[in-house]
Amino acid sequence: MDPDNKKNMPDSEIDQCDFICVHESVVNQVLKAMPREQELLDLAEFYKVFGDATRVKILYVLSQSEMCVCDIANLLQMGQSAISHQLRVLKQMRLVKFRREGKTVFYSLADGHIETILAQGMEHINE
Amino acid sequence: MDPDNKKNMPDSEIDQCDFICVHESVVNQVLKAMPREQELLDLAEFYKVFGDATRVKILYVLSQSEMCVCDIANLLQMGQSAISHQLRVLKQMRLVKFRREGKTVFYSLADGHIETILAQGMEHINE
DNA sequence: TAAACATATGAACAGATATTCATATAATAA
DNA sequence: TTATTATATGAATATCTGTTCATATGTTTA
Repeated sequence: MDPDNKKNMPDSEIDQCDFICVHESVVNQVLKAMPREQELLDLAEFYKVFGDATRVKILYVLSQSEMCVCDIANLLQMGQSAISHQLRVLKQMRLVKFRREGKTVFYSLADGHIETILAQGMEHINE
Repeated sequence: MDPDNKKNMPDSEIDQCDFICVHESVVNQVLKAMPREQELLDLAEFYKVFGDATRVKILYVLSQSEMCVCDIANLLQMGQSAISHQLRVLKQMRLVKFRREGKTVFYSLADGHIETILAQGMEHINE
């Protein structure tokens, strides 16, 4: 039976590409080894946080020292509100933690792992 | 002289947060250690590519086997055009390479480094 | 040559996202 | 208490981004 002949295939297997060019054995093998859908969605969400210049800069400055919102805003020359919104994103993804001291809130990296990830990315773009 | 008194500061140092809460010594120190602006922009662009579920899935399937566009489309149950567009993004960021064999174009990961990055991300979201 | 096929690509559209503005909340000082 | 200050947040807006659709390109086969 010719796997490249769609006339012989049940409707359920007809799809986007009309299955004409599909290399079945490879596809089936890879399908089995794929992580769960949710895991892949989470992974993309995770990297999406790093995929913004403002957030990357925040992570970088926090990798050097804990810092309050206003310090970060001044360092990056951006509005306090913008920074605060982004810190919320970073907080939700558990990339930063914070402590309150009077009126001031000090943010810092949640763990050292994050610097490793930044370094790994830097390594790749400088190759 | 009180660094927190903006009345004594030149206009050039007045900014978003009115410099009232800035911890100068920390800020200045961090400023020196910051990577160049362009490097940070590039880093964000790099991670942005990983920050999309479709692209992450493509990278994952390619980590298992080289594959043609149509195979990928079928595996992910998406249109050929969508996959082709995303492969272009991955190609531009040098995350995938390709070879032509007749009408078919086979894509594969540009280097092993990419699997490391995916694994690192997976590690972090499963902690 | 013409037909079939795999892939690429431009345009359009819908949905997501980052910043700004105005304002709310929380803590301190007067 | 009121005023001041640091931060947080909802709404609005402008921009960006991913998919679809239609079609173009490049290759093979008849």
